[in-house]
Amino acid sequence: MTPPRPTPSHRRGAAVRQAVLEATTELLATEGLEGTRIADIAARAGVHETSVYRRWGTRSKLILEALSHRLDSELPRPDTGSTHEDLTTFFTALAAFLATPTGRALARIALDPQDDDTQAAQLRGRFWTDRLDRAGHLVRRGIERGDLPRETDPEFLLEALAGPLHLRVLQRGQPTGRDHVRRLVDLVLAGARSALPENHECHGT
Amino acid sequence: MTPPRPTPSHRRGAAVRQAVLEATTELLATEGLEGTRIADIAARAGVHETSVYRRWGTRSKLILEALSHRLDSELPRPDTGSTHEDLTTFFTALAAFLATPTGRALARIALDPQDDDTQAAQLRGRFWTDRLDRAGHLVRRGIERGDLPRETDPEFLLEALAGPLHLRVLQRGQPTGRDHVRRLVDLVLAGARSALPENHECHGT
DNA sequence: GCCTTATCGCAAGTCAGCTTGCGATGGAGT
DNA sequence: ACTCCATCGCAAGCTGACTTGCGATAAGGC
Repeated sequence: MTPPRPTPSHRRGAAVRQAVLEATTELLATEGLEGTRIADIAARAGVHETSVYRRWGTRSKLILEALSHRLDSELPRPDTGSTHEDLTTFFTALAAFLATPTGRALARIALDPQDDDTQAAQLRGRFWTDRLDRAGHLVRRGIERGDLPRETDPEFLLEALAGPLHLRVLQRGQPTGRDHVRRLVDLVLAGARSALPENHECHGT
Repeated sequence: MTPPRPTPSHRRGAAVRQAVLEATTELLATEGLEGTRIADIAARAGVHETSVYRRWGTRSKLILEALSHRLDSELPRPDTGSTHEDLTTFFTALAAFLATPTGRALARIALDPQDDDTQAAQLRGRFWTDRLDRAGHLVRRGIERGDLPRETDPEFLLEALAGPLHLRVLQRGQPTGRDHVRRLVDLVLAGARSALPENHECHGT
């Protein structure tokens, strides 16, 4: 199981990659986002600083890659039969994860456009698309089930749910509990349902 | 018009403050957020770098102060008689401003928790509170007018509106047009209205 | 008009992210 | 077993944010 070559004087390729990634997630959890210096990461991984920069380019990209897959394992795939309940569970878990040091680091790195270069932007874009897409399954199932109108735009609806959550976390830095998430899901789902053409008569002007 | 003392060898107090603030907003508009170095700001303001740091402490705080009042002048105070229309107008203007280099810089700086110290956090908190409070007037008027239920939580409703907008801007960096804002307002207001006790029967489980 | 003091200019320096050139080495292919 | 090349370690350096001690000066009080 463990590779036959335990620790050659100089590790190579995938070995370096994994060591750095692990060191990054560990430091992120213990030291927080600003406490995690790449010099420390390199030292803990038993790798030279230069190797880190050559492979990932910037601190943001490294942290984003180190943490992005972690979100997936942290989020549930609820299937309670109720779209409302599924979404509440999913986004409550998201909010809870966002309240952890690791989660906060992820959210901040993923939102922070500190580097404007195209690659980083694509990384962030793909990241959010992937996450939203995962929750998108819940919404699409809700549509098929008849809980939501056929015209419902999953992406739009998910933005309406994820946006306020992130704004809250980034703004106040406080965990957002299940009750709050439930209120949000209440609001958004009720809004999506009444967006049906038939009830479309209440807007002024 | 121009102050009686054109340019003493060393400007002091308010004069320095204003010069730096102006230089900051100008550079922000032309050079963008990352292109705006405090060394350049100081040079353009005809002031020494040290003075900037002594007065504002960090780059973030300076930029936040330089731009925050600008948002106020950029945002309308609509009063069309329709709460829906008022909110659409207000948040469309917000989205439009967020699409400008200056607006993007503001949003990023205000959201970016790159410095965790208490003062900066309070600055950001107060900033968002002030902005939301301004829109809060529209919501409260809507409640008094009977457009919205009495139980409506203005802050919660505004987060539901502002959150998705910010997520979109920060995520894709694309302007969010009036049509999109209108959809959002549709969704959120419809949700807020149907949150009335009387129609409270549609959630699964 | 003088004197005090907060404010400013200036120089020197720290720190962390990031870059570059070069020499060494390990892994893959023959 | 040998060669080749991508990858790594290392040293040196750059940049920009941020700090500090000291001397100079403008602005307000007497």
